Amino acid sequence: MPLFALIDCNNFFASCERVFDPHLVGKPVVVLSNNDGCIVARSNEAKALGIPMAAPYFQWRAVIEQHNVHVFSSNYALYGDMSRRVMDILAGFLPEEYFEVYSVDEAFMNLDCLLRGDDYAANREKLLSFAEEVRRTVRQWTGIPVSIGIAQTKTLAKAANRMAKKNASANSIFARLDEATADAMLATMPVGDVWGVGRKLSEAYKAHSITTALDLKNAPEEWVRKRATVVGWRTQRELRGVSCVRLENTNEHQHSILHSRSFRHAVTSLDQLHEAVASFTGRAAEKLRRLRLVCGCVSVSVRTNRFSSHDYFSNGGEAILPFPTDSTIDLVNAASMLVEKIAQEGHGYKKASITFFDLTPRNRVQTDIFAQPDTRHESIMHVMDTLNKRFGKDALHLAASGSAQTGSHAWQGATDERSQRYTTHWGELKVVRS
DNA sequence: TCTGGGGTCCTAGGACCC
DNA sequence: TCTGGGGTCCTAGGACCC
Repeated sequence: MPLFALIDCNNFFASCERVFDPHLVGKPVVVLSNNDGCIVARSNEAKALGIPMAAPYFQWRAVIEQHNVHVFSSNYALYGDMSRRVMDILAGFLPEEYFEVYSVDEAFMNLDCLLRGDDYAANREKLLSFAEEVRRTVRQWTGIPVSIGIAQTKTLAKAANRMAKKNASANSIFARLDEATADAMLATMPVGDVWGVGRKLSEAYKAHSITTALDLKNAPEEWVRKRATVVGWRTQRELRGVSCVRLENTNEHQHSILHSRSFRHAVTSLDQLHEAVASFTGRAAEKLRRLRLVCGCVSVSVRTNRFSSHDYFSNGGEAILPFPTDSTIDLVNAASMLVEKIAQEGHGYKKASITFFDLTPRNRVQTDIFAQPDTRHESIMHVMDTLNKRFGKDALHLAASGSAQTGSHAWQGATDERSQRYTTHWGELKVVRS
């Protein structure tokens, strides 16, 4: 019998902020997205105030001020580093092939190896003590609280994790091995909270009186398969304890790299739009090189404000490169030609994005005798990456991205409430006593 | 005034082949 | 009058995840 654990950091971004400012413990905390646009993380106290996930910040500002909620702009340097620390600790508990980093704040474990024989009580005891050790270690070494759900499938482990969070007496760990406990849990779970059931499916299910996870588990299989395709069917089978989603093979490289940003103010000048896209391309290219990949296809899209009803404009295009590359110079050239093609004068642009597709490991590139990359780029990129690592982001960049130092870019965001990058910048270390 | 960003997977439908 | 059947591959777009 397969057995999965889902380890999930509680209110991750908010918890990261608390690690470095213990005064925030017990107080409501929210963390905002880029440009301070949306609320993307909430402490339990903030959740209790009714502040929903992904709500626009400006709509909740009054509530936030009234209740003295502590507000932070997103600090991805900090969260990324804390995530790496947590994952390193988790990875230490099991051989590599039993562990999967699922997202910045979640990981799956395959716990088959912990089970011995059919002694239900003994197995349960063993799982609970293992989970408790994991939880305690992560907490002690990083300050981040985690919850753990254990069950026969990934979908049920997700549900168990949710239970662990909701049920204070569960001590943040919920393990289940028998069907009766599982059904009791699923009966209390809205169908929309099931992993893999989003807004659309949830609506469709409710229209057929399927309102809880248990309803979905017991719904006619053929109907689910027809209405929700194999994806929904798989979810249903997982709820029934049949494991359909394996632990992911982490050796696979990712298939796309995307960088997109909303602009603080609408951009009306095409020159500025070009600069923004060139700058985003530079960011994405850095990531490409970090992952030791090259890209064969570039796609750019731009759009105006999607919330204003009149004159909405969006456009996109893609280009296949003559040879796979990781050179910012080649990629910015391709991106600029696309912007030329898709952008029109006379709009106030609010967002641009660049995506790299057709990614292959750099050391596995097919060479083409008719189209050869400029070999000088490799050393230029190496110099760029080295200098930027040493002297900071954008110390060296292409002229096409404009000069951030002028500070006049309408497309650059503001992050007014960002905390210090305590763990990744020498200049921003936490001061214990001065 | 102000509404995030980075991914994956699946399907439907068209083009094309024999 | 009547116009097959089986297969592959590709792409755009939707739905979902955190």
